[in-house]
Amino acid sequence: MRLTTKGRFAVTAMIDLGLRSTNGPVALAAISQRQQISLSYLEQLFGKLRRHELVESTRGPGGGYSLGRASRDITVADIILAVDEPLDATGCSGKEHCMGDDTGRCMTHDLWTALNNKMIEFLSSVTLENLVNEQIAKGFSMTEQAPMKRAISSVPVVKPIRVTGPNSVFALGAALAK
Amino acid sequence: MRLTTKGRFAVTAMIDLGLRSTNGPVALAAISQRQQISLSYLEQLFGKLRRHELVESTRGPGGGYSLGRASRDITVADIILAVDEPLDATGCSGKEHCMGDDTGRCMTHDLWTALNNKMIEFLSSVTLENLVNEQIAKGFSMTEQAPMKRAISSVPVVKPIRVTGPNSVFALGAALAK
DNA sequence: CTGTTCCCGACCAAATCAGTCGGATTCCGG
DNA sequence: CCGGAATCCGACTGATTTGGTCGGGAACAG
Repeated sequence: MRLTTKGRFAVTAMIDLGLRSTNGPVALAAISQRQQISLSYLEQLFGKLRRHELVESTRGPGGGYSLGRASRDITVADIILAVDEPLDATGCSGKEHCMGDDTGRCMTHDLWTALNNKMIEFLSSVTLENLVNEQIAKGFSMTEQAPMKRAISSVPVVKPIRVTGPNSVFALGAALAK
Repeated sequence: MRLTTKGRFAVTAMIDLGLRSTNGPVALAAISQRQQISLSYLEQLFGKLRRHELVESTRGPGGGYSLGRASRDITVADIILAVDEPLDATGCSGKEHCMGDDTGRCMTHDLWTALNNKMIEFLSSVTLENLVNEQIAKGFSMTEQAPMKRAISSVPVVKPIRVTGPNSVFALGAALAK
């Protein structure tokens, strides 16, 4: 589990997508402009996101990316793991060679995997839906939602974002503190 | 907030230190051997840890490092932030230039800082004491605690590790899942 | 056919990671 | 007071990752 700006970019882009994919696919060029991320870099990231089935692509004019499944079923952990790839997590890759000989036990191994699991557990508890709602609550307006150049062919329109509970996760997070 | 192997090394080393610093300072050479981390690299890491007052150093023979304060008052976040340094966190460094012009709002900024805070909040909820106890519970034996070459001068002995509650944090973590 | 958009691989500069090296400084034991 | 044990410190290095460019595809709407 790594946590770098790369994952940030991916999460940010996914939120942008989540906010706008209610009416057809969103072009990377648009995301690039709005979020100030280079187009080619976005292409790399979305290549990975697509291979992990977090997004779907539509080619040709009027095309772009849409969410691969409901935003409620996409977690931050999904996104970060998709773009940051494996990293074998433990540091001492499965082998037992990680410890020298004298103390005889590999402390690093199970210790870090434990902490690592907690991290993933936490990031898995935050869904894209949470973040999108959070953003809407913070006064996101979808200002002039890009005159909708072309109404897209037959895409049966995505079900509207269910603004389910109160911004749940973050309340939970507070309970964890201290 | 970054999360790399660098932070892992630091956390691992700190646990090793926490497990053994009950009787005088611990030499980096010893940690290096036990945890299979290069001595010189440890020196760099502990240089930062010392500057952040997470550890104290004792020079000369019989010297080494000891914890800068009670293990219960050192969190994983402290350690990682100490070795990984600033990183300005937001990506769009404080300025409001981060958003182009049309949508007018900087989504990346407050969005990511929010998530980032949750991460830190979480990592701050795990103390070194937790991890050390966890390690003791997992059958750590302090096998042949290095014949104690020299009883160190006047160090009035550290208070024994209080094995307070049941491995608290990780139980809490489970409550958070899903 | 033409332009829009995704797709893909190669390539690149800069930063970071993980580690080495050489030397200083401090201080204990003899 | 001398030798060695230990921390300190800066400089250097090779490998990898980051963040990004470039160029050429392939799919597809009009």
